[in-house]
Amino acid sequence: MLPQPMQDSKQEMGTATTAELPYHLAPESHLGQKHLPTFNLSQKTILDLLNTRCSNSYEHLKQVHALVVKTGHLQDHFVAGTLVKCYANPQFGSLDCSIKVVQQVPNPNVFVWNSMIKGCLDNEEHRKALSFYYRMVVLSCRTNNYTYPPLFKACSMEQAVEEGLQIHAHVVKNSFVEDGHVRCSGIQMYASFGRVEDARKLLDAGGETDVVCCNAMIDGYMKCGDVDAARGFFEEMVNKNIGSWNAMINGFMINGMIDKAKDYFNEMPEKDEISWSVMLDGYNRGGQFKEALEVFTEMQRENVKLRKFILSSALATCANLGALDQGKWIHTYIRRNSIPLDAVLGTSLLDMYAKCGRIDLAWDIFENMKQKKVFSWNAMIGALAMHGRAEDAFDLFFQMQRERFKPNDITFVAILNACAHAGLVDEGMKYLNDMKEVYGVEPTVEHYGCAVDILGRAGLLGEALELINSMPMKPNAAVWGALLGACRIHKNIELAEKVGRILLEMEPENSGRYALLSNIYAKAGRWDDATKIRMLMKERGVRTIPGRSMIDLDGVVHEFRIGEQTHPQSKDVYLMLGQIMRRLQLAGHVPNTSQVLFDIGEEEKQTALRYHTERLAIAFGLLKTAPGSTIHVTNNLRVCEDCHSVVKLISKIYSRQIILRDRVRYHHFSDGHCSCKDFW
DNA sequence: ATAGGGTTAG
Repeated sequence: MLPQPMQDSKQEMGTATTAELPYHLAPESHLGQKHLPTFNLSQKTILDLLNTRCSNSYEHLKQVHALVVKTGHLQDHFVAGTLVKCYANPQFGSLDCSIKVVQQVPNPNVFVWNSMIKGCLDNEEHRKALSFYYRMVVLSCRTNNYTYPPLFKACSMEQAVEEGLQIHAHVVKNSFVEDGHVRCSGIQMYASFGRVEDARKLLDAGGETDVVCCNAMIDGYMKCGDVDAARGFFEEMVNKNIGSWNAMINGFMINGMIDKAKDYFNEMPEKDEISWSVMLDGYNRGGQFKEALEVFTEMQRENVKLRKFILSSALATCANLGALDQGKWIHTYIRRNSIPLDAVLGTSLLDMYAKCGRIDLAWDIFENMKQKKVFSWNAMIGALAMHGRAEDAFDLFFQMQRERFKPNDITFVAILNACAHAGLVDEGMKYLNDMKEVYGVEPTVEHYGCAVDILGRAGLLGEALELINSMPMKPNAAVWGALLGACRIHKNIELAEKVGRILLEMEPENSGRYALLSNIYAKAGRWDDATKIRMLMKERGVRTIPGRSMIDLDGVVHEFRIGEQTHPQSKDVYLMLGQIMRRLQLAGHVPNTSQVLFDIGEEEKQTALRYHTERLAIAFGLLKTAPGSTIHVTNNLRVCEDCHSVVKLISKIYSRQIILRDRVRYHHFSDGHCSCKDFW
């Protein structure tokens, strides 16, 4: 239903009272002073001032507003509407002032109302947008085609189906369906409701076909998951433009059809910045980071302009690959081209350095960033947590508050992770409690998952279970997974069996759960049970995630996959690894094969080549880098105990610093020790 | 006259 008439306008308009308003908005300066002005200013001058000076400066805006009131121009609807628009600039956070202006304008016309509605939308006040429309209608102000796109958008955002249908009815009644913009936003709205058929009807109501509306229709089909309809529609389109192709490619990507996206990308007659960006982000989202990096490299060959969003995506790619050299190249590019390091780009950069193991450089970036946002602090705190530097993470957490940034839910995930990786039980429990009591941030299931992790790792399995049973929401698979991991560390078979059963029920398609449970049985010598789990997995047709390790040398990412010898120098690598293992044996290292033997899905592979890939990457690093230099390796799974002890020994015997990133944290190996203190 | 650089990305 459309909003009801407003009983109490103050309540509907927000909570601003007269006392809080800027001086010039106080009722004394109300218009109706027709004997003014004391001096004259043309409408054009005022509009010029509003449109230029006032777009960046709230101070100027207040001054011009005062001038408008003094000179009586507030009765000029054009001036009033523009004033409304200026106050609605989301940078200023002064939508209340826009509202106040509208209240002071006698008989606002369509332009004033439209500006007000659009302003609400820009400030994400969707309900207010709808209520102003309602008010406009009851005051019998005529609407026009500019009125409706923001309203459709508001209904999408609020998923307000009833209101959307009514607004659509008004549009039809007033014959605004002929306006492409109106139709386009309506199509988007219906698609957001999941009602593609209604979207299609609206499109067809438009008469002659408008490319932009058709592109919105493709997007609508894709967002509703109807790939075939999108494809059929696209094929029948006579006037395709780049946007049509881009909508298809993006649609394939969001529906997980990466190969199809690639086909269309290769086939399209002309590409623009968006085409490249869609491919890069699609690969990133699909976890195909090597392919993403290839796209980025090709963009450079094709001389596509590298804007900040592309660079930010490419930095995320590098972060995921551990591709430090590529990341550094981007950093240099940013500096050479004087691209401003805003909060988004700066945070991407620091995240890249942190995830490539260079927490020192990440720190440099963070300290020198001119513009920081909450997510910048979160990224830095999270980075310190991953590197096991809990104390530094806490320091930063307090510093952010001194600088008036309010910690949010993500901040607390980072803080709890810091506690988990450093084994700080009391601190962790205190933060879990304080986040609600002191900071007013409601803990989510993710926070409880971290807390279970903290307790479980410390061996407090009973407490962890108690927390799961007493948490205010239903535990998800991640929560049980944390407990199962703890069962492995502390060898609690009975609990592991119970938790494992719950998990295999909740996530029958997650291979990691089977692997973990099977390994727990194997380690306890219960081979039959371990085998049973593996059989169960096979029966259910669950596919494993193959282990992969990557090492970045001179800007080239080398990848090693489990059981494969696809790397061109793989022969040398295996020879080198054989040498290494012999040297370790001489140094007294006895391999522990329990986990290696029972890595699920690998037993079909050639048995002689079953080294975990982190060892292959490290062997390659030893082969290819100068003595004494640091080796950075990235792995997509968690490092096993045996590899962990092997890498410790390698760091000692070969006198190398090795920084190994696994799926959730970093291990800095040096002189036979690891920064995680064998706690991970 | 005035207001949407409509669609596809971040």
